[in-house]
Amino acid sequence: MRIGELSRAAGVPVPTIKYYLREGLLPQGELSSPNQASYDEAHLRRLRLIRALVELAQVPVAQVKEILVALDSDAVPLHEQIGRAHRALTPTRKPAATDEARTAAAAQVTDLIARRGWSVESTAPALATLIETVAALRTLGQDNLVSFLDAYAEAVEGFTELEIAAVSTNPTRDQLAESVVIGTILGETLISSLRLLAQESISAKRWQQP
Amino acid sequence: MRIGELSRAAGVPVPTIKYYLREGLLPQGELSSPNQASYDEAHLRRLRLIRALVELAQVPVAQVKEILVALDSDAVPLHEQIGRAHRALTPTRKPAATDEARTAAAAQVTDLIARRGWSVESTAPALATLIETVAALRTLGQDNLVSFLDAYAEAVEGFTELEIAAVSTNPTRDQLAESVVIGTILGETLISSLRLLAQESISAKRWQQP
DNA sequence: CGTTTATGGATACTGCTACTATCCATCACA
DNA sequence: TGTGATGGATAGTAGCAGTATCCATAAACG
Repeated sequence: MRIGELSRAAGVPVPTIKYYLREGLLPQGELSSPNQASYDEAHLRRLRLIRALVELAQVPVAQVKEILVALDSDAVPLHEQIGRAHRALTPTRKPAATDEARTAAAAQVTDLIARRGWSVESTAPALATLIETVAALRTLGQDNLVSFLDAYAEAVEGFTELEIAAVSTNPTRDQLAESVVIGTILGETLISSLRLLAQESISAKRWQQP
Repeated sequence: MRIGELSRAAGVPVPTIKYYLREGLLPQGELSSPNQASYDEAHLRRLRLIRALVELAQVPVAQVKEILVALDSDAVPLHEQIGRAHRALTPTRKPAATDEARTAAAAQVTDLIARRGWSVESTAPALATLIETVAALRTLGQDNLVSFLDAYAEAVEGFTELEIAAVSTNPTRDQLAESVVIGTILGETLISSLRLLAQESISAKRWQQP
């Protein structure tokens, strides 16, 4: 497959493919001569994955690269691979909440995690985000939403177990890791769209004059 | 309150506040003289909301503006306000999937919505995103994830009902609308962090050698 | 009362991101 | 043999989210 065919197959302009090659998102094609390379199905798959992450899930290109690097490093254990992808996904954010708000939120979140029996490293980047978000919600006077943390956690745990169980049927380790990552990222897009639709529907029933 | 105090109270640099004023995210302060304005609690609240949306939920400034405009237009019915905020939140995306993939995905999504008895306008932007995402998942060979659509929808419907019920206790219409919007957007950040943590925990239990 | 500091408003500039555009020396195919 | 595509390099672009600078005025302080 030459670059033009790859472009047509994936619906991505040639210059963009070249850009991804430059940035190392897409592995180089096999050179048959100094200016002739051929690409295969793996490239096409990879390119589609990149587009889904960039366009649908709005993941920045630099982060997509980190995620792909994590996916390709099959020397490290699966759990560590997932951890790396998670880290690529969660920007380290500078704390915005006040100290008191954050301390209170941290305590609440720690409680929640203990109640659910989750084992979470205290350095997990998602933990910081969660704490900041809870603090922000309180500061914005939305304590009633915070009171749903347990309900959210329960629901989320439920379908995460499902997902992981389903994904575990993948034959190879590579495919498994890829499925986990795709599931994490596109799953979020899925959930967020569903949430919007559910809201739309419920809000229509409740507040729309007939 | 002068701009410097506002800046200190919210932890946002003065030039940034000026930028938000310019962009119309933050209403002008009350001018007591040509170069002296005073800001009140409402400005502080608004500023905190902006920061939470921009920093925590990563919503682009232009979209935050649309959302705030929707919030402030209390002449329109609540359901319509929510619809506008939703529209501001979901970028109209150009279709990326192939036609067949999208048609199949659309059918599946339509079925799902019918099964759940949701009333969703066919122009809802989240609908397009959902369809594109399902199509992308199939194209990426992740059909097993798509099979959880119903489970996701059920869970999501569950806590959306909870949220709306809780939020309905807000005394005024303005506060109600604001709560819905904050709940929609920061709730997503919340769910996404929880999801990451749940994954981390489950993946540790399942794949980490002891 | 004079001086330092802060303010409102306007304009310009910056750094970053995700591409696009252009060029050129091959190379493949008709 | 010539027409179009390709690989590789370099440069350019549009949009975003602020920053920086300037100025005339106002407030606060000693």
